[in-house]
Amino acid sequence: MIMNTDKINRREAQAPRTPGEVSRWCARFEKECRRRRLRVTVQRQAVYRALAADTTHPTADALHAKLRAGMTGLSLATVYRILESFVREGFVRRVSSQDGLGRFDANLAHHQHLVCRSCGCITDLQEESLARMKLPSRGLREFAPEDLEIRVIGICAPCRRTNGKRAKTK
Amino acid sequence: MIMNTDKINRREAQAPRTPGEVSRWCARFEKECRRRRLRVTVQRQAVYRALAADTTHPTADALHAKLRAGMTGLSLATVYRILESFVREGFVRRVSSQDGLGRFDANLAHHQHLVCRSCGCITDLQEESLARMKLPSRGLREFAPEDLEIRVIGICAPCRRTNGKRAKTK
DNA sequence: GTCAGTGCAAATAATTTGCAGTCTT
DNA sequence: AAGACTGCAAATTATTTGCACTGAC
Repeated sequence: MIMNTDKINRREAQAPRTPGEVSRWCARFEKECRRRRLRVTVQRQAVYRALAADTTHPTADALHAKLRAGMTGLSLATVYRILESFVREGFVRRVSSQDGLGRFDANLAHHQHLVCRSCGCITDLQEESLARMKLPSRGLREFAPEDLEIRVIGICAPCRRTNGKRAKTK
Repeated sequence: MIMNTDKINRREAQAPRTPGEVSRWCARFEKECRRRRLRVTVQRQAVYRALAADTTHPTADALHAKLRAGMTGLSLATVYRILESFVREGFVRRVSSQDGLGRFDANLAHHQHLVCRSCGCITDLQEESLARMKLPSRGLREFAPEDLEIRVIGICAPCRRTNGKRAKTK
């Protein structure tokens, strides 16, 4: 049996969230929706679960592609609308990207990112030394600081293997 | 005489590069182009100078709008092409943004950014305590780290004044 | 039943590309 | 003169919106 080793490599490079953790997050999401009188629709649940299970910080399009297989006629416009409302409601975070694509993250815990400058993929990093860093208080010129975003730029494992030929991750 | 105070505030919030510094950068840019046999066209020079003089990390569109006034028929497509080549040639850096727009920076010195989560504007920050931070060596999972990008997320002065009504800076 | 949420298609917005003509080297 | 660079218009790609309809509460 022939398999796409490239895909395998890419999957291995990113530790997936455990099923148990995903379920817990989904339960918390649903409970919080109910508490706040936000509608719990199959689409919203599906998008949240897909994003919670995905540690690659996918684009709206990538989520849509993955979900479309399982449910009939989920539209891309809806995925965009849902993601936007999730950000507004504080369930997920929009992460900034070099490649100009909107990428999302259901992991609200404080963490850092590894950003590949070749393919644009973003993976999580949990580093105490970086997490300890404090907000600056000088040179802010009336800017009100709220959060520190730390990103390590470099080359991801798949891209290193394909030697810069960018293993595309959307 | 009535003036747009909003615009003034925005300009004040960002210390501009000094004319002398801009000229020096432009000279260095041109010299390096010649050395590397890269074409020195009026368009490339104009785009580089505009970006060097601009500390707001403008989008291709913003640069085009600013330049179009001074020269006849500079096309937006050319601005995009030039910016892309500058990034490739290492003259400017593409900075990541939350708003999904391509933004550029001619300042190659190591520095941090203040990113407004309301309007998306990006301004420079020079903070020793942040600059001292070292690349992590743990938890990288075969990722080859090259650089650390530190961004302070918050609300910029103009947006604070307009109280979240987002003082749009393109 | 009410109204927010959704699908579909059409509209925008951002960026890229093909091609013929122009300018740098 | 050769070939890279540019302008313009058309093509793509990403995201948003209008509207009629459906489903959660």
